[in-house]
Amino acid sequence: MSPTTDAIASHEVEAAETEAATKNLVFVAAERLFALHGFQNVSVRDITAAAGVNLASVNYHFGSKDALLFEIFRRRTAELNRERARMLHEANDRNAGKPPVREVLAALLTPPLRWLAPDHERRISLQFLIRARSEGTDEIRQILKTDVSHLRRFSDALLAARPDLSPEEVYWRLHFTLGMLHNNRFAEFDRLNVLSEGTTSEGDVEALLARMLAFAEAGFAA
Amino acid sequence: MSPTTDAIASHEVEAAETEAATKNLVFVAAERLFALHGFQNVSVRDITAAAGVNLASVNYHFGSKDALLFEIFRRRTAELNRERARMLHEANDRNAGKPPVREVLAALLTPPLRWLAPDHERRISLQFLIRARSEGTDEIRQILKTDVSHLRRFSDALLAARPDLSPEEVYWRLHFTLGMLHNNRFAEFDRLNVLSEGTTSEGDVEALLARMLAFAEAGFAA
DNA sequence: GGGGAAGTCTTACGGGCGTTCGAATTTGGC
DNA sequence: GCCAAATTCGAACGCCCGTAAGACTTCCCC
Repeated sequence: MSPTTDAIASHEVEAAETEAATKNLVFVAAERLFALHGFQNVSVRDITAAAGVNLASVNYHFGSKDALLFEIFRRRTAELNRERARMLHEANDRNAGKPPVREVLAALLTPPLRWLAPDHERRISLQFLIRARSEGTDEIRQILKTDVSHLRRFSDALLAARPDLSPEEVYWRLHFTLGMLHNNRFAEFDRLNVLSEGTTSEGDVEALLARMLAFAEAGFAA
Repeated sequence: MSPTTDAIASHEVEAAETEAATKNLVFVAAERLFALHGFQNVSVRDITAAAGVNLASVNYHFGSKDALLFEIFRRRTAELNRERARMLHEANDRNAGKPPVREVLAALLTPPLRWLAPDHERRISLQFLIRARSEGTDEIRQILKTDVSHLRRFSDALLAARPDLSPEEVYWRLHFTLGMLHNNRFAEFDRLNVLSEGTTSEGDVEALLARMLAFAEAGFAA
């Protein structure tokens, strides 16, 4: 709230992110807690305590706990989809509008996997999004189910790249690929680390991305 | 409880499943509701109402709501793992103890995918198990994380089938395959149906199994 | 520097939750 | 047919939750 009066640090008045400080504290704390423990297991009191703000803040700034969850979901989904769309667009430019399977898959998988990096600013956001997919409110689930416009850009690109396959087959293979992606929860990494006795390290996301792309591309080439 | 006094229908005294009738009603109703709506979204009152029994039944027969969830999880996991272990055993017998990748993956994926069939008795159980993996209690999550003995039989078989690959690579590919499997929730099918405008039908589980096996095998062959 | 808006704080309400208790009922062995 | 154990039942307890109300404080513009 003060930056507008602070002439020196005027560059801080960037984005629309710089809203009421309290609102942002709530947003960040809630995203983190939801991502780590799940929506239902985190109370409004947990959030406001972690954010160091008053209990009433959630309802004042967001309207309700559900609306808070939805706003986090909306903002992060838009961010992620923007990055993906940009990569797909670049792939189109590089390939005269007909990118090969590998480049389409790269546009789909690279942004979320980059978010997974240990020092990435959006590391926790990706966990949030993966969780919201299965544990979100009815509203979120409805949107995931019906709003497929973003995903359609990728399925169309894949259909164009593999006109020899039946559309049904392409859709299933995309489904499989998304399954691989959505399996990247912390808990699953823990399990994998136990199974492999520590030989797998999810910290190297570039290597993970390469592995996953190779696996998915081979699946599509089958 | 009557079957023991009912001489004629003595064949009904099979398994240990035939416990107190009320206990079974609760078990079945809870499994269904948990699978459809999630653990946190289903109250003890919902369960007992659906089962047509008294509210106190859950605590009387199972101790607590958490313990009920755990018992369902334990029983269904054991069932599924038994079927998988049997198939892996058969694959070992057919191949002198060194089954190829495809047969190992088939042993891993076939039982759960068979459960997915629209008329299969365990259709709802699989949805329950997939959900419990991410929405379960701390106890369940702890077991999933630390008890990898069952899964190790499969990773060992895969390591033996592909000694040319680094173990790390094999573990990751198994992780990807499991991701594909765990993505088979009703909600994801719905989404896929919308995206493909109805051309995909998850009702034909044999076709789905074939597709998934082909995809995963190709991923392993990469 | 005054006034209206925006934000923050304390407090509490109403409700749903898992669980428990004691009484009532049913069951099974003799 | 009786008695003790097992089960079912209705009712309530205590807790935590999301949300709202109202007083108070801070901010911003004129």
